[in-house]
Amino acid sequence: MPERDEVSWNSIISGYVGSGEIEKARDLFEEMPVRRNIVCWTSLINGYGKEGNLNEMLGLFLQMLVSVDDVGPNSATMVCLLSACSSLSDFKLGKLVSIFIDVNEIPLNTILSTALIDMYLKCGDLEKAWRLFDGISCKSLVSWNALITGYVQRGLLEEAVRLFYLMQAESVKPNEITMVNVLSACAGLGALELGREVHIYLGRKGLDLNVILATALVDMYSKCGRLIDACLVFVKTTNKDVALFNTMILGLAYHGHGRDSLAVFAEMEKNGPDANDVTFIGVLSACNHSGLIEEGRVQFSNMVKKQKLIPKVEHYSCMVDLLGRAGYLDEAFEMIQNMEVPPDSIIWGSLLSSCRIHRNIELADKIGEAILSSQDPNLGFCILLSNIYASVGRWKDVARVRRLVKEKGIKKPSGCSWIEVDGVIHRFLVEDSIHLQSKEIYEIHEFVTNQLKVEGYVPNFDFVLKNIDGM
DNA sequence: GTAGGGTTAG
Repeated sequence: MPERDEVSWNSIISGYVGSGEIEKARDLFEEMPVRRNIVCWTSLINGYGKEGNLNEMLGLFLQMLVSVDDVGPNSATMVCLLSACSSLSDFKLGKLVSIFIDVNEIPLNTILSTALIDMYLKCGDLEKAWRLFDGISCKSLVSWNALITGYVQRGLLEEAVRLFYLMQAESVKPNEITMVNVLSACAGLGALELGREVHIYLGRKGLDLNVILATALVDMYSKCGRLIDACLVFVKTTNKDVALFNTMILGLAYHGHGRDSLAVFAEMEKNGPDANDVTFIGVLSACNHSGLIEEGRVQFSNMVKKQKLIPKVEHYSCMVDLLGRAGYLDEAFEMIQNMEVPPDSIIWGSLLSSCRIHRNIELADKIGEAILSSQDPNLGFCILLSNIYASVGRWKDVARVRRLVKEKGIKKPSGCSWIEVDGVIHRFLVEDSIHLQSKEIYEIHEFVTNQLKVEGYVPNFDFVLKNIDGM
Protein backbone atom coordinates (compact mmCIF):
# COMPACT_ATOMS: atom_id res chain seq x y z
CA MET A 1 0.00 0.00 0.00
CA PRO A 2 1.45 3.40 -0.95
CA GLU A 3 2.11 5.87 1.83
CA ARG A 4 -0.76 8.23 2.41
CA ASP A 5 -0.82 11.45 4.36
CA GLU A 6 -3.56 12.59 6.74
CA VAL A 7 -5.33 14.61 4.08
CA SER A 8 -5.69 11.78 1.59
CA TRP A 9 -6.93 9.50 4.37
CA ASN A 10 -9.55 12.11 5.19
CA SER A 11 -10.83 12.21 1.65
CA ILE A 12 -11.01 8.40 1.41
CA ILE A 13 -12.99 8.16 4.67
CA SER A 14 -15.31 11.02 3.74
CA GLY A 15 -15.78 9.46 0.30
CA TYR A 16 -17.12 6.26 1.86
CA VAL A 17 -19.27 8.23 4.30
CA GLY A 18 -20.64 10.27 1.40
CA SER A 19 -21.66 7.20 -0.55
CA GLY A 20 -23.33 5.67 2.52
CA GLU A 21 -20.72 2.96 3.04
CA ILE A 22 -20.30 3.72 6.70
CA GLU A 23 -18.99 0.28 7.70
CA LYS A 24 -16.18 0.46 5.14
CA ALA A 25 -15.34 3.93 6.40
CA ARG A 26 -15.28 2.62 9.97
CA ASP A 27 -12.98 -0.33 9.11
CA LEU A 28 -10.47 1.93 7.40
CA PHE A 29 -10.75 4.41 10.25
CA GLU A 30 -9.86 1.72 12.80
CA GLU A 31 -6.81 0.60 10.76
CA MET A 32 -5.43 3.99 9.87
CA PRO A 33 -1.62 3.99 10.26
CA VAL A 34 -1.46 7.76 10.70
CA ARG A 35 -2.92 9.96 13.41
CA ARG A 36 -6.64 10.46 12.99
CA ASN A 37 -7.21 14.20 12.92
CA ILE A 38 -10.39 16.12 13.74
CA VAL A 39 -11.59 16.14 10.12
CA CYS A 40 -11.45 12.38 10.01
CA TRP A 41 -13.27 11.93 13.34
CA THR A 42 -15.92 14.48 12.39
CA SER A 43 -16.46 12.87 9.03
CA LEU A 44 -17.28 9.52 10.60
CA ILE A 45 -19.37 11.10 13.38
CA ASN A 46 -21.36 12.87 10.68
CA GLY A 47 -21.81 9.59 8.82
CA TYR A 48 -23.49 7.96 11.83
CA GLY A 49 -25.57 11.06 12.44
CA LYS A 50 -26.83 11.17 8.85
CA GLU A 51 -27.93 7.54 8.96
CA GLY A 52 -29.81 8.23 12.20
CA ASN A 53 -27.60 6.12 14.44
CA LEU A 54 -27.37 8.42 17.45
CA ASN A 55 -25.86 5.74 19.69
CA GLU A 56 -22.89 5.05 17.43
CA MET A 57 -22.51 8.76 16.79
CA LEU A 58 -22.38 9.58 20.47
CA GLY A 59 -20.13 6.60 21.23
CA LEU A 60 -17.65 7.75 18.63
CA PHE A 61 -17.76 11.31 19.92
CA LEU A 62 -16.98 10.16 23.48
CA GLN A 63 -14.27 7.87 22.15
CA MET A 64 -12.75 10.85 20.39
CA LEU A 65 -12.64 12.88 23.61
CA VAL A 66 -10.45 10.27 25.32
CA SER A 67 -8.50 8.99 22.32
CA VAL A 68 -4.72 8.98 22.00
CA ASP A 69 -5.14 11.06 18.86
CA ASP A 70 -5.48 13.99 21.25
CA VAL A 71 -7.98 15.94 19.14
CA GLY A 72 -10.55 18.35 20.47
CA PRO A 73 -13.95 18.83 18.85
CA ASN A 74 -14.33 21.98 16.79
CA SER A 75 -17.33 23.89 15.48
CA ALA A 76 -17.86 21.51 12.56
CA THR A 77 -18.02 18.52 14.92
CA MET A 78 -20.69 20.25 16.98
CA VAL A 79 -22.68 21.14 13.85
CA CYS A 80 -22.77 17.45 12.91
CA LEU A 81 -24.03 16.48 16.38
CA LEU A 82 -26.69 19.20 16.38
CA SER A 83 -27.82 18.41 12.88
CA ALA A 84 -28.41 14.77 13.85
CA CYS A 85 -30.29 15.75 17.04
CA SER A 86 -32.45 18.13 15.07
CA SER A 87 -33.39 15.74 12.27
CA LEU A 88 -34.21 12.99 14.79
CA SER A 89 -35.98 15.44 17.14
CA ASP A 90 -33.77 14.44 20.06
CA PHE A 91 -33.84 17.80 21.77
CA LYS A 92 -32.59 16.52 25.12
CA LEU A 93 -29.35 15.51 23.47
CA GLY A 94 -29.39 18.72 21.46
CA LYS A 95 -29.50 20.78 24.65
CA LEU A 96 -26.64 18.73 26.10
CA VAL A 97 -24.61 19.50 22.99
CA SER A 98 -25.45 23.17 23.42
CA ILE A 99 -24.21 23.06 27.03
CA PHE A 100 -21.04 21.27 25.89
CA ILE A 101 -20.42 24.10 23.42
CA ASP A 102 -20.81 26.71 26.20
CA VAL A 103 -18.67 24.91 28.74
CA ASN A 104 -15.87 24.13 26.31
CA GLU A 105 -16.05 27.53 24.68
CA ILE A 106 -16.27 26.11 21.19
CA PRO A 107 -16.21 29.15 18.90
CA LEU A 108 -19.55 30.08 17.37
CA ASN A 109 -19.20 30.67 13.66
CA THR A 110 -22.20 31.43 11.42
CA ILE A 111 -22.81 27.76 10.63
CA LEU A 112 -22.73 26.61 14.25
CA SER A 113 -24.96 29.49 15.35
CA THR A 114 -27.42 28.55 12.61
CA ALA A 115 -27.45 24.91 13.66
CA LEU A 116 -28.16 26.06 17.24
CA ILE A 117 -30.94 28.40 16.04
CA ASP A 118 -32.55 25.51 14.20
CA MET A 119 -32.41 23.36 17.33
CA TYR A 120 -33.79 26.04 19.67
CA LEU A 121 -36.62 26.92 17.30
CA LYS A 122 -37.63 23.28 17.11
CA CYS A 123 -37.72 23.15 20.94
CA GLY A 124 -39.81 26.33 20.97
CA ASP A 125 -37.20 28.52 22.66
CA LEU A 126 -37.65 31.54 20.39
CA GLU A 127 -35.81 33.85 22.76
CA LYS A 128 -32.59 31.83 22.70
CA ALA A 129 -32.88 31.47 18.94
CA TRP A 130 -33.19 35.22 18.54
CA ARG A 131 -30.30 35.94 20.86
CA LEU A 132 -28.13 33.64 18.74
CA PHE A 133 -29.40 35.21 15.53
CA ASP A 134 -28.63 38.72 16.80
CA GLY A 135 -25.16 37.56 17.74
CA ILE A 136 -24.27 36.47 14.20
CA SER A 137 -22.10 39.20 12.76
CA CYS A 138 -22.39 37.93 9.21
CA LYS A 139 -25.94 36.59 8.79
CA SER A 140 -26.07 34.20 5.88
CA LEU A 141 -29.00 33.24 3.70
CA VAL A 142 -29.10 29.92 5.53
CA SER A 143 -29.35 31.70 8.90
CA TRP A 144 -32.39 33.64 7.65
CA ASN A 145 -33.87 30.48 6.18
CA ALA A 146 -33.44 28.59 9.45
CA LEU A 147 -35.25 31.40 11.27
CA ILE A 148 -38.10 31.65 8.75
CA THR A 149 -38.48 27.86 8.58
CA GLY A 150 -38.64 27.65 12.37
CA TYR A 151 -41.36 30.31 12.53
CA VAL A 152 -43.43 28.61 9.83
CA GLN A 153 -43.13 25.25 11.54
CA ARG A 154 -44.30 26.74 14.83
CA GLY A 155 -47.28 28.27 13.05
CA LEU A 156 -46.08 31.85 13.48
CA LEU A 157 -47.00 32.63 9.91
CA GLU A 158 -47.46 36.39 9.93
CA GLU A 159 -44.17 36.75 11.79
CA ALA A 160 -42.50 34.48 9.23
CA VAL A 161 -43.72 36.74 6.42
CA ARG A 162 -42.46 39.77 8.33
CA LEU A 163 -39.03 38.09 8.63
CA PHE A 164 -39.10 37.48 4.90
CA TYR A 165 -39.55 41.21 4.27
CA LEU A 166 -36.91 42.06 6.86
CA MET A 167 -34.46 39.73 5.16
CA GLN A 168 -35.00 41.47 1.84
CA ALA A 169 -34.58 44.85 3.52
CA GLU A 170 -31.14 43.62 4.58
CA SER A 171 -30.39 42.85 0.93
CA VAL A 172 -30.27 39.08 1.39
CA LYS A 173 -31.68 37.42 -1.74
CA PRO A 174 -34.10 34.54 -1.11
CA ASN A 175 -33.58 31.12 -2.67
CA GLU A 176 -35.87 28.12 -3.28
CA ILE A 177 -35.87 27.11 0.36
CA THR A 178 -36.94 30.59 1.47
CA MET A 179 -39.72 30.54 -1.11
CA VAL A 180 -41.03 27.11 -0.09
CA ASN A 181 -41.41 28.40 3.44
CA VAL A 182 -43.01 31.68 2.43
CA LEU A 183 -45.48 29.79 0.22
CA SER A 184 -46.26 27.51 3.12
CA ALA A 185 -47.00 30.58 5.26
CA CYS A 186 -49.19 32.00 2.45
CA ALA A 187 -51.15 28.75 2.28
CA GLY A 188 -51.86 28.91 6.01
CA LEU A 189 -52.74 32.60 5.94
CA GLY A 190 -54.72 32.52 2.72
CA ALA A 191 -52.34 35.21 1.48
CA LEU A 192 -53.03 34.79 -2.22
CA GLU A 193 -51.44 38.05 -3.36
CA LEU A 194 -48.10 37.36 -1.72
CA GLY A 195 -48.26 33.75 -2.94
CA ARG A 196 -48.79 34.97 -6.48
CA GLU A 197 -45.91 37.41 -6.19
CA VAL A 198 -43.66 34.57 -5.11
CA HIS A 199 -44.80 32.50 -8.09
CA ILE A 200 -44.09 35.39 -10.48
CA TYR A 201 -40.74 36.03 -8.81
CA LEU A 202 -39.78 32.37 -9.28
CA GLY A 203 -40.65 32.58 -12.96
CA ARG A 204 -38.74 35.82 -13.44
CA LYS A 205 -35.63 34.64 -11.65
CA GLY A 206 -35.67 31.47 -13.65
CA LEU A 207 -35.27 29.60 -10.37
CA ASP A 208 -35.70 25.90 -10.88
CA LEU A 209 -39.34 24.96 -10.18
CA ASN A 210 -38.50 21.68 -8.50
CA VAL A 211 -41.14 19.29 -7.23
CA ILE A 212 -41.00 20.67 -3.68
CA LEU A 213 -41.64 24.23 -4.87
CA ALA A 214 -44.38 22.97 -7.16
CA THR A 215 -46.03 21.21 -4.22
CA ALA A 216 -45.85 24.35 -2.12
CA LEU A 217 -47.44 26.31 -5.00
CA VAL A 218 -50.21 23.77 -5.56
CA ASP A 219 -50.95 23.78 -1.83
CA MET A 220 -50.94 27.57 -1.66
CA TYR A 221 -53.27 27.97 -4.64
CA SER A 222 -55.68 25.26 -3.37
CA LYS A 223 -55.86 26.70 0.12
CA CYS A 224 -56.37 30.20 -1.29
CA GLY A 225 -59.26 28.91 -3.42
CA ARG A 226 -57.50 29.10 -6.79
CA LEU A 227 -57.94 25.52 -7.89
CA ILE A 228 -57.35 26.30 -11.57
CA ASP A 229 -53.92 27.78 -10.84
CA ALA A 230 -53.16 24.78 -8.62
CA CYS A 231 -54.03 22.42 -11.47
CA LEU A 232 -51.90 24.41 -13.93
CA VAL A 233 -48.81 24.06 -11.74
CA PHE A 234 -49.59 20.39 -11.13
CA VAL A 235 -49.95 19.56 -14.82
CA LYS A 236 -46.78 21.43 -15.78
CA THR A 237 -44.59 19.68 -13.22
CA THR A 238 -42.52 16.78 -14.48
CA ASN A 239 -41.35 13.98 -12.17
CA LYS A 240 -44.40 14.24 -9.92
CA ASP A 241 -43.79 12.55 -6.59
CA VAL A 242 -46.19 11.22 -3.98
CA ALA A 243 -46.43 14.48 -1.98
CA LEU A 244 -47.33 16.47 -5.09
CA PHE A 245 -50.06 13.98 -6.02
CA ASN A 246 -51.34 14.01 -2.43
CA THR A 247 -51.53 17.80 -2.41
CA MET A 248 -53.50 17.88 -5.67
CA ILE A 249 -55.85 15.07 -4.57
CA LEU A 250 -56.53 16.90 -1.29
CA GLY A 251 -56.97 20.26 -3.01
CA LEU A 252 -59.63 18.87 -5.33
CA ALA A 253 -61.25 17.02 -2.42
CA TYR A 254 -61.52 20.18 -0.24
CA HIS A 255 -63.37 21.98 -2.98
CA GLY A 256 -65.89 19.22 -3.56
CA HIS A 257 -64.44 17.95 -6.84
CA GLY A 258 -64.61 14.35 -5.65
CA ARG A 259 -64.69 12.77 -9.09
CA ASP A 260 -61.70 14.80 -10.33
CA SER A 261 -59.80 14.02 -7.18
CA LEU A 262 -60.41 10.31 -7.71
CA ALA A 263 -59.37 10.66 -11.35
CA VAL A 264 -56.01 12.10 -10.26
CA PHE A 265 -55.68 9.20 -7.83
CA ALA A 266 -56.49 6.72 -10.62
CA GLU A 267 -53.79 8.32 -12.77
CA MET A 268 -51.39 7.98 -9.87
CA GLU A 269 -52.22 4.29 -9.45
CA LYS A 270 -51.64 3.76 -13.16
CA ASN A 271 -48.49 5.73 -13.94
CA GLY A 272 -47.43 7.53 -10.81
CA PRO A 273 -45.56 6.93 -7.57
CA ASP A 274 -46.88 4.50 -4.92
CA ALA A 275 -49.67 5.83 -2.74
CA ASN A 276 -49.01 6.31 0.97
CA ASP A 277 -51.24 6.86 3.99
CA VAL A 278 -51.58 10.59 3.29
CA THR A 279 -52.87 9.76 -0.20
CA PHE A 280 -55.78 7.88 1.32
CA ILE A 281 -56.64 10.74 3.64
CA GLY A 282 -57.12 12.70 0.41
CA VAL A 283 -59.02 9.94 -1.37
CA LEU A 284 -61.36 9.33 1.56
CA SER A 285 -61.98 13.06 2.06
CA ALA A 286 -62.78 13.31 -1.64
CA CYS A 287 -65.46 10.64 -1.19
CA ASN A 288 -66.65 12.32 2.00
CA HIS A 289 -66.95 15.84 0.61
CA SER A 290 -68.76 14.60 -2.49
CA GLY A 291 -71.04 12.07 -0.77
CA LEU A 292 -69.54 9.09 -2.61
CA ILE A 293 -70.43 6.47 -0.01
CA GLU A 294 -69.87 3.29 -1.97
CA GLU A 295 -66.65 4.61 -3.50
CA GLY A 296 -65.41 5.44 0.01
CA ARG A 297 -66.05 1.88 1.19
CA VAL A 298 -64.26 0.49 -1.88
CA GLN A 299 -61.24 2.79 -1.42
CA PHE A 300 -60.94 2.01 2.28
CA SER A 301 -60.81 -1.67 1.51
CA ASN A 302 -58.41 -1.00 -1.39
CA MET A 303 -56.11 0.79 1.04
CA VAL A 304 -56.07 -2.09 3.52
CA LYS A 305 -56.22 -5.11 1.22
CA LYS A 306 -54.40 -4.09 -1.96
CA GLN A 307 -52.01 -1.42 -0.76
CA LYS A 308 -51.40 -3.09 2.61
CA LEU A 309 -51.53 0.21 4.46
CA ILE A 310 -52.51 0.22 8.12
CA PRO A 311 -55.36 2.69 8.66
CA LYS A 312 -54.76 5.39 11.24
CA VAL A 313 -57.34 7.23 13.32
CA GLU A 314 -57.42 9.91 10.57
CA HIS A 315 -58.62 7.36 7.99
CA TYR A 316 -61.22 5.95 10.34
CA SER A 317 -62.30 9.49 11.06
CA CYS A 318 -63.00 10.08 7.35
CA MET A 319 -64.96 6.83 7.13
CA VAL A 320 -66.97 7.47 10.29
CA ASP A 321 -67.88 10.92 9.03
CA LEU A 322 -68.78 9.56 5.60
CA LEU A 323 -70.96 6.76 6.95
CA GLY A 324 -72.46 8.89 9.71
CA ARG A 325 -73.56 11.72 7.44
CA ALA A 326 -75.17 9.20 5.12
CA GLY A 327 -77.14 7.80 8.05
CA TYR A 328 -75.22 4.55 8.53
CA LEU A 329 -74.81 5.34 12.20
CA ASP A 330 -74.57 1.81 13.52
CA GLU A 331 -71.96 0.87 10.93
CA ALA A 332 -69.93 3.96 11.87
CA PHE A 333 -70.25 3.15 15.57
CA GLU A 334 -69.16 -0.42 14.95
CA MET A 335 -66.15 0.83 13.01
CA ILE A 336 -64.98 2.92 15.97
CA GLN A 337 -65.41 -0.02 18.32
CA ASN A 338 -63.45 -2.37 16.08
CA MET A 339 -60.52 -0.05 15.28
CA GLU A 340 -57.08 -1.20 16.29
CA VAL A 341 -56.22 2.36 17.31
CA PRO A 342 -57.70 4.20 20.30
CA PRO A 343 -60.47 6.64 19.31
CA ASP A 344 -59.92 10.32 20.06
CA SER A 345 -62.58 12.86 20.97
CA ILE A 346 -62.60 14.09 17.37
CA ILE A 347 -63.89 10.86 15.90
CA TRP A 348 -66.56 10.64 18.62
CA GLY A 349 -67.52 14.24 17.95
CA SER A 350 -67.91 13.52 14.27
CA LEU A 351 -70.29 10.63 14.97
CA LEU A 352 -72.13 12.73 17.54
CA SER A 353 -72.84 15.41 14.99
CA SER A 354 -74.22 12.71 12.69
CA CYS A 355 -76.48 11.58 15.56
CA ARG A 356 -77.80 15.10 15.71
CA ILE A 357 -78.46 15.24 11.97
CA HIS A 358 -80.27 11.90 12.03
CA ARG A 359 -81.81 12.47 15.49
CA ASN A 360 -80.46 9.29 17.03
CA ILE A 361 -80.65 9.99 20.76
CA GLU A 362 -79.78 6.48 21.98
CA LEU A 363 -76.46 6.48 20.17
CA ALA A 364 -75.80 10.08 21.22
CA ASP A 365 -76.17 8.88 24.82
CA LYS A 366 -73.49 6.23 24.42
CA ILE A 367 -71.12 8.63 22.64
CA GLY A 368 -71.76 11.29 25.25
CA GLU A 369 -70.37 8.97 27.90
CA ALA A 370 -67.30 8.25 25.75
CA ILE A 371 -66.62 11.94 25.20
CA LEU A 372 -67.13 13.01 28.79
CA SER A 373 -64.86 10.29 30.13
CA SER A 374 -62.14 10.82 27.50
CA GLN A 375 -58.77 12.43 28.21
CA ASP A 376 -59.37 15.49 26.08
CA PRO A 377 -63.03 16.44 26.05
CA ASN A 378 -63.57 19.11 23.43
CA LEU A 379 -65.78 22.01 24.44
CA GLY A 380 -67.46 22.11 21.04
CA PHE A 381 -68.60 18.52 21.39
CA CYS A 382 -69.80 19.09 24.96
CA ILE A 383 -71.98 21.94 23.68
CA LEU A 384 -73.20 19.73 20.84
CA LEU A 385 -74.11 16.99 23.32
CA SER A 386 -75.83 19.46 25.60
CA ASN A 387 -77.85 20.81 22.67
CA ILE A 388 -78.92 17.32 21.66
CA TYR A 389 -80.20 16.78 25.22
CA ALA A 390 -81.89 20.17 25.18
CA SER A 391 -83.65 19.38 21.89
CA VAL A 392 -85.45 16.46 23.57
CA GLY A 393 -86.02 18.27 26.87
CA ARG A 394 -83.52 16.27 28.96
CA TRP A 395 -82.63 19.25 31.12
CA LYS A 396 -81.01 17.18 33.87
CA ASP A 397 -78.47 15.91 31.36
CA VAL A 398 -77.95 19.42 30.04
CA ALA A 399 -77.09 20.48 33.59
CA ARG A 400 -74.81 17.47 34.09
CA VAL A 401 -72.76 18.28 30.98
CA ARG A 402 -72.55 21.92 32.00
CA ARG A 403 -71.33 20.95 35.49
CA LEU A 404 -68.67 18.67 34.05
CA VAL A 405 -67.39 21.36 31.74
CA LYS A 406 -67.01 23.68 34.73
CA GLU A 407 -65.39 21.04 36.93
CA LYS A 408 -62.86 20.01 34.32
CA GLY A 409 -62.22 23.61 33.31
CA ILE A 410 -62.69 22.80 29.64
CA LYS A 411 -61.95 25.86 27.54
CA LYS A 412 -61.80 26.63 23.87
CA PRO A 413 -59.70 29.31 22.23
CA SER A 414 -61.98 31.69 20.35
CA GLY A 415 -62.30 31.16 16.64
CA CYS A 416 -60.63 33.61 14.33
CA SER A 417 -60.67 34.24 10.62
CA TRP A 418 -58.63 36.48 8.38
CA ILE A 419 -58.36 37.67 4.82
CA GLU A 420 -55.58 39.33 2.89
CA VAL A 421 -56.42 42.45 0.86
CA ASP A 422 -53.66 44.27 -1.03
CA GLY A 423 -51.01 42.51 1.00
CA VAL A 424 -52.51 43.50 4.36
CA ILE A 425 -53.95 40.79 6.59
CA HIS A 426 -57.28 41.69 8.25
CA ARG A 427 -58.24 39.56 11.23
CA PHE A 428 -61.69 39.01 12.75
CA LEU A 429 -62.98 37.46 15.96
CA VAL A 430 -66.58 36.61 16.82
CA GLU A 431 -68.65 39.78 17.32
CA ASP A 432 -65.55 41.97 17.49
CA SER A 433 -65.31 45.62 16.57
CA ILE A 434 -61.52 45.84 16.42
CA HIS A 435 -61.30 46.47 12.70
CA LEU A 436 -61.10 50.15 11.72
CA GLN A 437 -63.89 49.70 9.16
CA SER A 438 -65.95 47.55 11.50
CA LYS A 439 -69.06 49.70 11.09
CA GLU A 440 -69.03 49.46 7.29
CA ILE A 441 -68.33 45.73 7.42
CA TYR A 442 -71.36 45.09 9.64
CA GLU A 443 -73.52 47.25 7.38
CA ILE A 444 -72.55 45.18 4.36
CA HIS A 445 -73.09 41.99 6.35
CA GLU A 446 -76.61 43.14 7.21
CA PHE A 447 -77.26 44.03 3.58
CA VAL A 448 -76.14 40.57 2.39
CA THR A 449 -78.28 38.86 5.06
CA ASN A 450 -81.34 40.86 4.02
CA GLN A 451 -80.66 40.15 0.37
CA LEU A 452 -80.56 36.42 1.17
CA LYS A 453 -83.97 36.70 2.82
CA VAL A 454 -85.33 38.59 -0.18
CA GLU A 455 -84.09 35.74 -2.40
CA GLY A 456 -86.06 33.32 -0.25
CA TYR A 457 -83.36 31.89 2.01
CA VAL A 458 -84.70 30.52 5.29
CA PRO A 459 -82.00 29.71 7.84
CA ASN A 460 -82.31 26.41 9.63
CA PHE A 461 -82.03 27.38 13.29
CA ASP A 462 -82.22 23.74 14.23
CA PHE A 463 -78.51 23.42 13.63
CA VAL A 464 -77.39 26.62 15.29
CA LEU A 465 -75.69 25.80 18.57
CA LYS A 466 -77.19 27.51 21.55
CA ASN A 467 -74.80 29.34 23.80
CA ILE A 468 -75.15 28.24 27.36
CA ASP A 469 -74.03 30.30 30.33
CA GLY A 470 -70.62 29.28 31.54
CA MET A 471 -69.77 27.33 28.41
C1' DG B 1 -15.90 17.51 7.83
C1' DT B 2 -20.45 21.71 8.73
C1' DA B 3 -26.63 24.96 8.77
C1' DG B 4 -32.26 25.48 5.85
C1' DG B 5 -37.54 22.91 2.12
C1' DG B 6 -43.50 20.49 0.23
C1' DT B 7 -48.66 16.95 1.30
C1' DT B 8 -52.39 14.64 6.72
C1' DA B 9 -59.25 13.77 8.93
C1' DG B 10 -63.39 16.77 11.68
